[in-house]
Amino acid sequence: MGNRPTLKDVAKIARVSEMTASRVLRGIGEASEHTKERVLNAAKTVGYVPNRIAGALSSRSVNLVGVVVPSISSFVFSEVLTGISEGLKPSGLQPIFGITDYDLNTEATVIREMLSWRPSGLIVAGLEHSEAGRKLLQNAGIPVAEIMDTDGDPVDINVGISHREAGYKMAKTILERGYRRIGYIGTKAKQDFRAEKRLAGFTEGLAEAGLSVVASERFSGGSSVLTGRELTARLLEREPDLDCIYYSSDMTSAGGLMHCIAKGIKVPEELALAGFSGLDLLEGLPQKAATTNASRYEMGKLAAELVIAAKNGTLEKEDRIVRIKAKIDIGDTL
Amino acid sequence: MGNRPTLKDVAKIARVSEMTASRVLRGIGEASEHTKERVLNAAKTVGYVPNRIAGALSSRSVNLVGVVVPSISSFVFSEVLTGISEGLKPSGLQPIFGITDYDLNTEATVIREMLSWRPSGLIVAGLEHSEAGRKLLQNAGIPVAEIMDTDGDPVDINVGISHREAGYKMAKTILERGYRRIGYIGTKAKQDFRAEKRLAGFTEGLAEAGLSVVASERFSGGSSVLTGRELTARLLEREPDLDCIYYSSDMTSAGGLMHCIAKGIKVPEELALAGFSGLDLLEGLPQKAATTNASRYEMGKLAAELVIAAKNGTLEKEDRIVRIKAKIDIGDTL
DNA sequence: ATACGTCTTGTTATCGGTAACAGATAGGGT
DNA sequence: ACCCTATCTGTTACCGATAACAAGACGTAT
Repeated sequence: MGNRPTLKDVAKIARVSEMTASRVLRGIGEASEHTKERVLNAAKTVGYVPNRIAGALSSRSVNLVGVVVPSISSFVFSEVLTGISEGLKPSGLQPIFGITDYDLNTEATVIREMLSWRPSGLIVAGLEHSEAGRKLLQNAGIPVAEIMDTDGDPVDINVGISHREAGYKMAKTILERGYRRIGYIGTKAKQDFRAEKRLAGFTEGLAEAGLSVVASERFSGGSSVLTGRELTARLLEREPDLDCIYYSSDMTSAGGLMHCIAKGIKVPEELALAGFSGLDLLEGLPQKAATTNASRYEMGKLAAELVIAAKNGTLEKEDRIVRIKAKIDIGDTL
Repeated sequence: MGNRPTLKDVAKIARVSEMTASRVLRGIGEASEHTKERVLNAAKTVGYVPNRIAGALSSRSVNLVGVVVPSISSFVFSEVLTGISEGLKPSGLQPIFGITDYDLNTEATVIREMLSWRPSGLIVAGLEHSEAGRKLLQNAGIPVAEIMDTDGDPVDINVGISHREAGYKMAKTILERGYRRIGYIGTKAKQDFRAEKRLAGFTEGLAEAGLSVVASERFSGGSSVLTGRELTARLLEREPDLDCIYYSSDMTSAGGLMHCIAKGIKVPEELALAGFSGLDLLEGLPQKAATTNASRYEMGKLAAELVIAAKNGTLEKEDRIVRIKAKIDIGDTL
């Protein structure tokens, strides 16, 4: 840890007690102009950087909020994180991020890791946890918010959309517009619970009309435009007469659109496309792909605000669960 | 901070000293099977989560590495962060992220904030800092790595590419292929030093052939596909006979390509396009846009490894500066 | 029996701050 | 002159862990 100057050094130079120096540097309590100046000068000359570790231990409070998400190399989460940062700003709390790689055991480890820093709150993506993870959240003793998803049983605060409903609604929308031979492209992994829930809702929606997904392609790894493009090609090869494809993400639906453009397939006349998220990316494409907007930024911001409120004891039980409505954006591809 | 169980509680239940409990839980030193079991059981029953704050203060070591970047809602940085995470993994160090929003004063604040946690190392994007920021880095007393860019005077470790050279080389490549009426689309802000350096190198390359940028469009805010598309439209309206456009990022060059597709402009016959970064996104487009690959993942990973080596005292002075070669990828648009 | 090393466990003194309370100093009212 | 209040500053005791050193227990070589 090196041997950086401590409060003691500053106090000695300023010829005041450590307590006085501490007070001046934190700007609390009274102090004469004279001492203030001496302390600030002393701090400046030695290049004092306070030791938060000692401060936190002593005051038993840490200005951090742990944020646990499956990945950061995805637009989806980076927007949520931006929302969280924004929501925390007024409170002076700092977010610190942990990545689970979509693995529940890793998640439990990361949660433990975060809790070991005694943060003021915790924000976790998703409602599914390992048993150990859930127990940690329940006993955390701080406000815990589960975000993104509302289909399940939250530990404490919950902000998100119903992915099941999002899938269901998209199915209805697609059916309304007359499509009948419908394909699906999504992640292979069960790890992505929210994508699975959308698919379940989607399937249910189709089933009510006596239909089902005609054919599907699954991929492993992250969703990318390229993956979407390749799997669209593969799916159409197998089932050339599909009239609509539902994708688990906007990245892949964008890839589908790219495939259609490259192959001269007319969208939506020959093939309709729909994705999920409401990524900005879609705005720039030659056609705006249909999607369900998940309000990720707002979700993150709200979760942060609720955590702060809970920490201050001003959050009622009934305000702890917020189910945001997912809005379908038809775009030009349905 | 609640009143979570402490080591004392665990020790009391296990009927051993705190020291013994501490040793067992950290898995260091010897302990009889009997005590081990008792301590672990005790820890489990009370749901003990160690207090890193106290541990860090006492041992004067923290398993954190601060990472300071301008933004996370950009693919560029999320890949760097992924590389850093990967590079740190074997050492057991955890990255913690701070965002500067491309503002040098914010950067100084964030650096201070990080240092106040006494991390084992610091990784900062860019070589430009405020005076206060630079001073903090110099006196940090821990390994400091500046990444992304090598055009400047690093404080300690430096891993990156020369953006000036990247721009210069792209200019040469474009000229070689016969383009002469060249436009530029990039961020307005001087805040993005690396983009400015690329433009400077690019301009220099053109100047050597007696040419200059015919027309340019600048945008403020983040680069997005939509921005690229709109500004390409605007630029071509003003200067319809451009034969090539250089973009400050791949997101905007992708937008340019989208514009061309929408308008039926043949790429590269009627208009050539080139961007910067080497984003995966490009892979999925109908044509692969030309770019300079900045090896962001590798850069992050290497920086993390060098920080670890420096921390262990096994990094020689001459190995502290690594200039990665930026490779041009011609793609299908030049 | 004595001494010695090994294994295991305990004691003490911090780490660098902050909360809570205590004391000092100065100005104001009577 | 005296007391009181308001300002300012200092003292003490932690926060929850760990490093460093100390020491007991036990087996064994001498």
